[in-house]
Parts: sequence; structure tokens; C-alpha cells
Amino acid sequence: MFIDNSQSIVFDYQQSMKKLHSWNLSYSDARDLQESLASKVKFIPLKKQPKLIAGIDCAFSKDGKKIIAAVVVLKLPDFVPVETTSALRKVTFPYIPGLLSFREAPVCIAAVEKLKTKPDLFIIDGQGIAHPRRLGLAAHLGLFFDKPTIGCAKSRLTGTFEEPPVQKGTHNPLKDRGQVIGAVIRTRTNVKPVFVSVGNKCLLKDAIKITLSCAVKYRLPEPTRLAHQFVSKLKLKT
DNA sequence: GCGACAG
DNA sequence: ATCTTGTCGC
Repeated sequence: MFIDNSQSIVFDYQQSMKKLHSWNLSYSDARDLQESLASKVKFIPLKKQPKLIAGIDCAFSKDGKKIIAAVVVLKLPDFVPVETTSALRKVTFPYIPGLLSFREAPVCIAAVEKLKTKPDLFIIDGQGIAHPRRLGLAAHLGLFFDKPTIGCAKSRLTGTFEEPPVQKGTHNPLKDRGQVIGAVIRTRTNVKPVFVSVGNKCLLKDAIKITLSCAVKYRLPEPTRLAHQFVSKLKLKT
């Protein structure tokens, strides 16, 4: 932490951000890395009620050669945006189910490093531990940020579940290999549910509660929804 | 071998 | 993810 020219307090993410490994790995090494990193994910109760929640989402340039990440920080309980940042990188890894982190995490980290505010928690468009090797994008980023993260995906990657009742607020466990890896949550009545799982430093119970409290009017929780809106606009300038 | 498969 | 506007229904 330090004081910048305008005398405001700035948290130096370059220093607090964990740099656990490089990203240019073979598919095989990437999978091995996921298995070893998965054991580092922490399942602990949130220390305090989050007041600043950030949403992260990615998009691609029109020619598909660059990837863009956007971060939107919202202040609760009014969900007022207090800061937005973004980053642009060349695409260096293909989309392979289960290896999304190696495609999207680097640019997400670059965007988060630009933040001057310090979010209490991140909601990320993708899976947390609801992943074949228990290390989806939100869990992987959670280890780098060393902060509470929640994965909120629009569809299932792995696991089985019973369709929750159509009413908003209902949810059922997402199970895989005999364990509960996440929850299938109805954030809007009669609308397809979202797939929520712990990313890092929180419990599924917290993730469910926070997701529902952030899903005020739309299917996606506000942080992720606004990040998606923002990154979509940036895409147009591409 | 066949089907599934975050974004 | 992306190609793409209006339209039907809660």
C-alpha cells in the first residue's frame, strides 16, 4: 500500500497479487498444474459482509485475435459502480473445456491489477471448483488474487443436478463424484438457472446467498452483468 | 469408440 | 465466445 500523487490510498496489486506460475504450458502440464493448485483453494466463512463486489467478464476483438477483460466494482447495498478497468491481450491459448483459465485468466489478472479500489469479493463468469479437476477460472483467479471469489457460470461444465423449481430463489446442489461442488440457482422465475460454485476463501452457503442478493432484477448477478455490458461496448471499438 | 464439453 | 432483430410470453 502507498500514497499516490492525489494523496489517496492505493493498494499495490503488483505486490499482493500472487504470481503462482507461468501460463504458457502444454495441455498436459496445464492439467497437472490444476490438480496441484486445487488443493490450495480455501473453504472458509467470509470474514465480513462484502461492501465492494467486483464482476469480471471477457470478450474477444472482432477479428478474434485479442481477448478483452473488464472489471466493474460495485458498492453495496445500492450496487453503484465505483470503478471500472479493462485490459487487452493477444489470444494465446485455444478454448478447451476444462482449460479456460489458460485462455482468460492472464487478461483478467491484468485488468484487476489496474484497480485502485480493493474489492472484498469477486464474482467471475465461469466455474469455481465445479470443474473436472476442481479448478475452474474463478478458483484459479481466486488463488492469484488471494481473495474471496465466486464462480457464476451460465451453463454446466461438469456434475449432475435436479432442476430446481421455477421460482426465483430456489436452488439444488450440483454433485460430482460423490461430493457437492456447487449449486444450480434460479435467479429469476421461469428463467434458466445459473451454476454457482466457490472460487476461493468462501463457502458455498455464502456464494449462494451473495449471488441471490446480487441478482436483483436479471438472471445474472449485477457485478457480472455489468462487466459483460462494459466489455461488450469495448468490443465494438475493436 | 461415443458422447459431453465454462467461454 | 460469435453470427443477429424482432417477437412471443411471463
